[in-house]
Amino acid sequence: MPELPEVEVVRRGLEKWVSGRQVATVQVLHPRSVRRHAAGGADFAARLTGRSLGTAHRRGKYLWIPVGPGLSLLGHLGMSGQLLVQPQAAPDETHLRIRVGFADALGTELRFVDQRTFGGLSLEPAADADPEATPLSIAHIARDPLDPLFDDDAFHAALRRRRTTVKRALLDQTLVSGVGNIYADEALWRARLHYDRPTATLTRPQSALLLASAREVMAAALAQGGTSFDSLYVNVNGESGYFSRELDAYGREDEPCRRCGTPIRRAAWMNRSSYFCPRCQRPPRPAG
DNA sequence: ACGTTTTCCTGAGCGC
DNA sequence: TGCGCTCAGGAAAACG
Repeated sequence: MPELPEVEVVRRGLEKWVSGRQVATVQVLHPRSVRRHAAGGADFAARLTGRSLGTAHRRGKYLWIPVGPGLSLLGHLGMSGQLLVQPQAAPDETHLRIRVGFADALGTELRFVDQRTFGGLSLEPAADADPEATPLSIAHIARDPLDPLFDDDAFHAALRRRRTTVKRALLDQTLVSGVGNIYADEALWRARLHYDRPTATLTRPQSALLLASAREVMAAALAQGGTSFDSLYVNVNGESGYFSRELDAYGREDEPCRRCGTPIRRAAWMNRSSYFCPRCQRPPRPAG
């Protein structure tokens, strides 16, 4: 389940292995993987062919590579997407969706592999003439906590204004990007906040602690090459990260809290799960 | 206008 | 052995 640290690992891999190369061939093997490209798979392939790939960028969980004036190749890994740099001779992966071949003699190609097809690639116009500009279609995605331009004060003000709960807010990519279910639970555990805490009641120190916690856990995961529970998240070389062994809350149902020893609990939450320590993270008092 | 719910997808794991 | 069920969840669309 790629979140910010995992996507950043992939961005670095793209930067190293495909930036600067010229696209020679594009094969779209599954239409759903280009569904964000409104003009369709054939148009996607035709317009990407011949382009030179620029510097790899990331905002939250989105990746993009400028491919010309005002145009970028945008990608999202969704739940199970992988961007792999493979030898051309390597056998096709079962869920290979898009193949990009290059005009050089390096012998490798870029592959988008995605079991559940929640992710995808598309070509998107940029917000302005700046070749590095953010694609228009992700202009609504907030900066992420590791972005130097992230505005902590504005984040706190937005939390106070919203009538929602803190985990919903963490997962709302228009408030803060890059945080998914894993790092939301980890940040809340570190900040000792219950997932159902109304954001309007958060004090400034609490929202500051929450942000600091998110930054710490994501930076630590990045240093380990990302989190992986299975083979679904890998870097561009197909390798998994090692952070999962250091998670404090996510996936640790019935295991002792590393702070107080109380068994971690799993609660059904929005058709998914929230992991928390019932002692360190007390539920808010019911309203009314 | 804003907050909430639904929707998309496939494979692993499990009980029977 | 195989069937049906549940679970994993990002983010946009649909809904209220």
